[in-house]
Amino acid sequence: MGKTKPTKKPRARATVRGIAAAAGVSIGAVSSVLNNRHVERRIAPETVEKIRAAATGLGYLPNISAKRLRSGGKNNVVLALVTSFEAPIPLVNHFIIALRSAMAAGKFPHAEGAFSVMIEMFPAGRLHELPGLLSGDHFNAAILLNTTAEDDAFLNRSALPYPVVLVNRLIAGYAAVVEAPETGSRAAEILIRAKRRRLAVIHGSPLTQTTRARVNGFMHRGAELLGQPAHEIKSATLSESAGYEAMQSFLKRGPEIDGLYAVSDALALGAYRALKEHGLKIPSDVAVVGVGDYEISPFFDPPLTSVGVSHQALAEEASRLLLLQLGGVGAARPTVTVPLAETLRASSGHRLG
Amino acid sequence: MGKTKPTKKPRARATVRGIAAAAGVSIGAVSSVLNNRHVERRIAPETVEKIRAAATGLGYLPNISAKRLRSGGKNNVVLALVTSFEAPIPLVNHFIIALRSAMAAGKFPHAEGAFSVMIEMFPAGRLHELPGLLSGDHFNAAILLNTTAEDDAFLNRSALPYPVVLVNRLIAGYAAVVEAPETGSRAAEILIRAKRRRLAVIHGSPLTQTTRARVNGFMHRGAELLGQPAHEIKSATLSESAGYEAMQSFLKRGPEIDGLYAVSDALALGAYRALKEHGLKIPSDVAVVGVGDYEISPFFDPPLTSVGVSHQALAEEASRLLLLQLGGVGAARPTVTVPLAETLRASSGHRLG
DNA sequence: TTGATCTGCAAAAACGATTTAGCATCTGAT
DNA sequence: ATCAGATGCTAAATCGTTTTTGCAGATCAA
Repeated sequence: MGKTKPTKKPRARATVRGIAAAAGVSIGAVSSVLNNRHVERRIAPETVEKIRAAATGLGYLPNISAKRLRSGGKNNVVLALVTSFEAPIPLVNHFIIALRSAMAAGKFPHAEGAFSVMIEMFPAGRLHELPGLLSGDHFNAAILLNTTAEDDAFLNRSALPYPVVLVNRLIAGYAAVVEAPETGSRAAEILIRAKRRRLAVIHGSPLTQTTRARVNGFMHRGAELLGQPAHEIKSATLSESAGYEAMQSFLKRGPEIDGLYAVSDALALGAYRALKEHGLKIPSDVAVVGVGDYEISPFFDPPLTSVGVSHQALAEEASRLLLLQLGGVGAARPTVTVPLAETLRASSGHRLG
Repeated sequence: MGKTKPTKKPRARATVRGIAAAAGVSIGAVSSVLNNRHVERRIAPETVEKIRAAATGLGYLPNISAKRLRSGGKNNVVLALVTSFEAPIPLVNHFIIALRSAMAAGKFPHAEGAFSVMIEMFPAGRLHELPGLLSGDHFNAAILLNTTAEDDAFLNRSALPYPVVLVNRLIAGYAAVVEAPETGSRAAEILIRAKRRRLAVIHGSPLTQTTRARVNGFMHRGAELLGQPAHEIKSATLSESAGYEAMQSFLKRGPEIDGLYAVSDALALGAYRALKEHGLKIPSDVAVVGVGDYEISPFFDPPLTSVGVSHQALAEEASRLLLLQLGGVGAARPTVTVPLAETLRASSGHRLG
């Protein structure tokens, strides 16, 4: 009291200027002390103490933007991975690695291999509230994952002022990486080649663009080849336990099936458990096909056959597209379809190894 | 040619200034156009075109630090998750979520809920080369994961100029979150309570601080209670397939065991497969205990018993410590031990559900 | 012809930090 | 008493942006 102005904002963030005022020194002296340069800069020990006391007293946190701006040079390209909180996150890792690898491999000349990756998360449906998204002052480019229908609608009516790549969503005006559309139909074909006739598909709700396409493709192709519709098993969420419960209650209701398509490996894992508990053998009683979105699906018991795109391929392609746009081919907003990988394992009766 | 100076640096990054020079206008005009404010700012259409052409021609990328600095205000607290490339990454997700949740929950008053999370990755053993690590101009605080012994040595002799929390490493001068030390001994006890007498432990190499503690604890307690040493099965890496191969070659060598401790769930999954292929039933022939570091261990076949700390608890505690230090309790560098959670499932013969 | 209004842009201030150059004052040697 | 060097700090420049203010010249009305 006394020196401090009475009408100060309640909690303005402390800056070097504030510390300088509090300690009665210049901001240059403050900076020298806070960066431990006080020896070379010949700041007196008592002054050092005064400044340190003021800094901790004010709860000083340096402004990183200012530091980076001033210390100039490199590493100022900022890439963001934007995903919803509720999303199945494992995918995110692949993108981090892919981005880092792509940059490390020198695929983007501008940054000289130096850049940062940020993770931004938003509550599903509230992408539009993400700070920096519209102003473009948080990152130079972004990969968008796991958006909901509302988010997609928002994107559709906004133009983001930096390069963006969408994953598994198609929205006019944006570059995108999507899985091949025939995922579902191929799953049906695999089961039918394995002589299965009474098919079912298990999926979460609500259906995203991608999972809807999988389900539709499967139903269509199944009906086409078999002349009868497949069962549809709706799981409350995409978790293993929800898959387990959905499968269990389906089996209790009685319909007999001999082929199952799970639109995610989590659901497949839950279904495995329900099937086994019902005394059904995989694949002899029921063959199962998943999508390969778990790394460990080869270690399922039995190992899971899958048809889908690898997360790694998806991530690498997205990174490539992002850097391509960053690199200046400004107008190009390509849509890349990642080809399917079909991995036949024991769960569909194809290999016993 | 003609206007451009001949002795320009090969590839200085384009700035608004450069664009302004190239287009023959002021930097204010450039900024207005690049931010699509040219209508309100009354920039002539031809000028707009000139500026846009210059910008794309020079491959302009805005400097995010400068933008954020200027647009001032909030969201300038930057938190980093620093991990090695080679690490088992799934852990990282928990930290992202935990950090975001802790901040969202208002546990850190300084940032008013606004902040960024960056992911920094380094090649194992080369933490010291990470840009911004020593200068402190990339983030305000960091959580360090998956460091190697060399990295730890580096940390030991350096003082980082911002709050840091180490995960599962103890280094003087740093706050840390570690798992309870009795992880390994508890695993031994569980197996012995299940009447197992011929124990083995499977682990990767090289051993980290944490896994070494697990192995040692297991060996000690096992020898103590049984009067005979447990077998040690060394896997080349921490992957499922490495675990599978290590287990397989162990079983081929002939030693019979009835209890197995896997220091990671990935190894447990690989071991499951090898055991089953050898016709050994889990748990009747061999009981297995893991550590619960896979979300899906309840869906192993049979569900995996585990004793360890949850990633979520680890991540939440680390976030808490980080924000605590950020909040100003400057000198405190606490070490927090996260208590064990013991989950008994069928793999140790405890529950059949 | 003369203000008044509009157009189109330039100049300068500001964001928060670091570093360089330089200015006093003090100390010690001659 | 004087000068050289050390000591301890301040002032100013700078990083790359955005926004505000203002100034010329053109257009229009009277």
